[in-house]
Amino acid sequence: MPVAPPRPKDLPLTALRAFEAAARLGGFAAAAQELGVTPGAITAHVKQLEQTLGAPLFARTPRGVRLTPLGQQSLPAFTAAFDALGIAVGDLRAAAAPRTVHIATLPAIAQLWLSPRLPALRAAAPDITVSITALEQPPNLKRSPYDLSLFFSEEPQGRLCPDVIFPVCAPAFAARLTTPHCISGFPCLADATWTEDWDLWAQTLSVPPTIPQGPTFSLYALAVEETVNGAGLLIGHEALVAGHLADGRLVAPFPQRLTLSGGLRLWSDRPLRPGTAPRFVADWLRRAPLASPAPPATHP
Amino acid sequence: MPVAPPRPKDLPLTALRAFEAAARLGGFAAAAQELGVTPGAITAHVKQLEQTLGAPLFARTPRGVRLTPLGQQSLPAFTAAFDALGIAVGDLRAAAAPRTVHIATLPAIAQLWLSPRLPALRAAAPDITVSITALEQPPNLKRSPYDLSLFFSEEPQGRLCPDVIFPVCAPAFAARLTTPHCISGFPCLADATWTEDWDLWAQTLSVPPTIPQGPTFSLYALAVEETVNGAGLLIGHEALVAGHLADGRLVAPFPQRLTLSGGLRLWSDRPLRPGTAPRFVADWLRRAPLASPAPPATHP
DNA sequence: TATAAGGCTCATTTTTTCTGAGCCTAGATT
DNA sequence: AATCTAGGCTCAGAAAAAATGAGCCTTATA
Repeated sequence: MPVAPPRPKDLPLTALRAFEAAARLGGFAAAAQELGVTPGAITAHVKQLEQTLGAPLFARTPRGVRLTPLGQQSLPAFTAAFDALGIAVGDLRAAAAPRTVHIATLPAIAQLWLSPRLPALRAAAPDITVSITALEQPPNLKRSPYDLSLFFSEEPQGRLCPDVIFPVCAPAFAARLTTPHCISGFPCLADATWTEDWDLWAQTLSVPPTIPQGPTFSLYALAVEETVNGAGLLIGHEALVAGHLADGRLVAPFPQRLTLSGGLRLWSDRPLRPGTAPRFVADWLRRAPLASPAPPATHP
Repeated sequence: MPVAPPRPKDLPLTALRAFEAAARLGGFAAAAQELGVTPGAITAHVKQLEQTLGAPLFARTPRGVRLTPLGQQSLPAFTAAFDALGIAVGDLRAAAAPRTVHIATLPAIAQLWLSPRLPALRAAAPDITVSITALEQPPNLKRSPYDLSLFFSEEPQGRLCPDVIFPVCAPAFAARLTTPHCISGFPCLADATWTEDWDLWAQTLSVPPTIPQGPTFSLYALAVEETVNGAGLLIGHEALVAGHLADGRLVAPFPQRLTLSGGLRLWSDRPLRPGTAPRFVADWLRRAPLASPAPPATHP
């Protein structure tokens, strides 16, 4: 008989976080995505929670889950608490490393938009460390360790530039592309996640050309590189190919351009107080100096 | 090259909780106590946190730790967030099992004060499930899964009765104890955690008797039982031996009684809304009906 | 000078958490 | 009607995190 019996464990924090995410996002799969685990892990956490509580938090349907009244009524408090925790963590991080800025962005943006601007940013503020994390999805900034997010978004708040798409190709190809209908004879490169681009652009023409199915790339930057190397036509996003257009590695053979409803957006969910490093970086990126383009690539 | 690189892990919740407890309580040992782990675990958590932050949260001194300014400035937000979380958990528990009441108390109180009252409580409210957890220390109610705490405490708020101590013994002994000075000839039983009791009581006499060092018990209820069985004299706490005195299994051989500054206290850190089970149980226990004492023990 | 308090270290063990592969159900699609 | 497909569930095994325990270190206090 132990004198100090193992204290009844309090509810495990991880399980609570899983519940909160699942409840807020309306599904285990979505919660798993946000927390960076597999759905099975969420299932297990929620089940454990329900077990110790002795009451179900979700009603399972074959098409997903729905909160029970019990879950519904307790969600707001948990969301608020975890938000507060996330903000506290963010503040702590900021206080511990005041001259470091963490940016979350798409891999394509990281390589094609952000990276070219970094040397000048470093020159402008040598004491600031910029750390970049490439993510496929914008993170929940209240919960993640990022100061700034840089993604394409419909939300106009914080937009840097609109998202304009049009075909681009290596200069050598341009002569053979007199009208959009010449396209059908060329490979049409596209990004694996932006599969609509070609069709959207084609619809803007009075006589939409047939777009042949070309190779798709999971890394947009790779598609750009292939295009530079003459692999075919790429449907370009202006913000991401501006550098290549400016220094002549790519050209836009047709005048037709389509402005999408979204745009490149830089934002933060935490206040950017003047004088702080994240504020400086955000301001600096907004002024968007794609300074001194690299000299045109020399092909020996 | 994985397309979805393992996302940079956010700060681990457990480590944050360890930091918060250590910071709030002013030491790793205290935090370990509150969280029910060993101090080494706290050390590891805090170190991990400091590692990922790249800055120290505590200044180590040979006599303990002191918060750095960084730690100091971030503590309040964490305390608030974890409090909010604890309250959310409490509300969730309450909502999930509305007719269950969890009481935290000392083992001695559980056995000698609470247990005798439970049959009548069950009779009064058959639908309420009372669960009792014996702890050596009052828990932090904002964080622990208890509805009510029942401990000896200096705090007058919620006091049920004062803490009065005096020697007790089996009836057979009483005849041989005419004055307190007879005590020296008997074993003086005491609780392992209430070692002062005999001395405190002795000091109240004009001529303090010598108290021989008797056996100590880590379970007060065991000491009481031994006393009933004639093992010697026990320094009794009125609240805990009242039942035994009432039915004659124990007697108080001397009139001198010492009222300590503390008292038996029943409290909750969460609001006890009228109509809820915890409120009912608290109210009922306050009325303190030590109903129908057990019939005097029959020794065949 | 001894002791006690409070932390640290580190190898080991225990517990928790996560994965992966396959299964199940019910709308949607064909 | 057959067949997707989305979303969850299950379960065994693997991986990661957390905790222990025993010994060490440092200083204030007795």
